[in-house]
This record gives sequence, structure tokens and C-alpha cells, in this order.
Amino acid sequence: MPAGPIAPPIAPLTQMMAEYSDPSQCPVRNVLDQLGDKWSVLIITALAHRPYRFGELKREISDISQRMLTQTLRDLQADGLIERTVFPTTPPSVEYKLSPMGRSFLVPLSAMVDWAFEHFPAIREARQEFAKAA
Amino acid sequence: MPAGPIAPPIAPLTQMMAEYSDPSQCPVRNVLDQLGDKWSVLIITALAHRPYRFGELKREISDISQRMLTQTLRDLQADGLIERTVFPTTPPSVEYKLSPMGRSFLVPLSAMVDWAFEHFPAIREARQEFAKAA
DNA sequence: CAGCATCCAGGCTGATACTG
DNA sequence: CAGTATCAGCCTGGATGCTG
Repeated sequence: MPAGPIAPPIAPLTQMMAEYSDPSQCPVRNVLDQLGDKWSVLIITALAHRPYRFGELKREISDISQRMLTQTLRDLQADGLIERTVFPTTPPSVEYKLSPMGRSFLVPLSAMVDWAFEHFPAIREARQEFAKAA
Repeated sequence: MPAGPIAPPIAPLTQMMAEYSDPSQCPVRNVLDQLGDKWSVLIITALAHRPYRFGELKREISDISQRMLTQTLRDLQADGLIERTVFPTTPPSVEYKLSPMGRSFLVPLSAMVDWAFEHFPAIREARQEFAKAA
């Protein structure tokens, strides 16, 4: 069985495969479900720069609805990726920032982002080619 | 502006942010939309080992429906991540395998998988903590 | 064996209106 | 300012039955 160019990555992938049977128990499923949603990555990306208040985020990610912003922030907080701090001023102010774990997530995320930028032209070409063939 | 522990990743993330306005034009959106779906990663993972035939994949990923398998395979093929080869035997046989680009994708994917495995315990804890607080 | 067409339920998502 | 609540549309995704 020739190893091919990328032997190392396969080990964890195999492990994932073994554990996927119950999606709720699969670490990768759990992470990708979060990533896959429409807004998590954008929020994490914004928070990679600096802490934001709710309204600031709303403006930064202009086309997110208030509901989705609230919901996604809560989910990210529940997973421990971001920290929420309430300042009991009047009017109240709430700050969101990446937790240490959230910051550590930027590493694999940026690897994905790099790959996406590098290969997106090829993907676009492939899609056009595929559409033409059909 | 202190750089913090992970300065490098932020650059591409910023770039992503700048281009996200039109989701269909955002490389990251495009890639993550594919990743985010329920089956792509599992299929890519399976194909990381060796080429598979349709029925083999169906059995390997036992709880995928035929429809979703067909559809996901087609999407991945359209993006140029996998290659489809038809052997005109009777009965027909179709083989799926990762393209070179598909194999290159294993690198960032495995980074995500590694991160997921490493931090999943902490995420589970955070969720329980969060649920308790609420 | 591999794949398509149809039907259908459920969840995601946004718009809107209201609260502390 | 920072949310919550309710409602309605859409689209994903599964089950079933049929074709080459």
C-alpha cells in the first residue's frame, strides 16, 4: 500500500471515521457543524482583530440578522470559543472576545482559508468545465 | 496594536472579510459551504484511503442515503476535488477517487481534524458549564 | 450496480415587533 | 444598547419507487 504524498493526515482522518457513528460524539462533526453554519467563521474572523460590542459586530457583518448574531454568539460562547462580558452601564454594553481556545482555533482556520484562496480559481474553472460538460 | 500570539493567520482572514460581501465570490464561503454539509468530509476522508466504487461508499458510510451520496459526489466532482471514472462493464461500475487538488485539501482538513480532537474535551466541558449556568 | 424523479417533513433563517 | 418572541418561507435532506 503506497503511502502517497500525504500519509500523515490520514491517521486522524481514520480516527474520525471510526468515531463518526454517533454524530453528537464525533469531534469533527461538532466542529464542522459550527464552522459550516453561515456566520460563525465571519464572527470569529472579526473577533480575531479585537473585541467587539454587539452593535459593532452587527454593523461589521452588515447582512447578518440580529437573531442570527445573537444565536451564533451564544453558540460560540457555549462552546467556549468566545467570552462575553457585560458592563452594567446605562445603556448596557456587552463585549465579545475570543477565548484562548478561540484564538487557537485561528490556526487551523487560517490553514483552511489559505487553501481556499489558493485553490479557488481552480475550483471555479472546474465548475465551469463541469457545467459545460453537462 | 499588539500582535498577540497568532499574528500570521489574521492576514488571510482579513482578506476573506474584505471579499465576503458577495458570498458566491468568497472563496472561504465556497469551501466551507461544501465542508459544512453533512457528508463531504466523510466522503473525502474515505477516499483519502483509496478509490471507492459507489456501492462501496454507500456501505462504508452506512447511514448516508443514496440521494445524498449521489448529490455530494457530484458536487465534489464539480469542484474538481474528486474524479469519477466509469467502467462500461455489465453491470456498470463507477470509481471515485481524490484528484490532486482533493488530496491537497487533506492538509488543511487534517489540521481542522487535529484541532477538533485536541479541543473537543474542552468544548464538551464548556457546553456543560454553559448549560449549568443557564 | 449506479443513479434519477418524486414526494414530503423538519430545521434553518430572516423579518418584524416588542422588552429591560 | 442588547437582546427576546413570534411567525412564515425556503431549502436541506430522507424515503420510496423506477430506469439503463
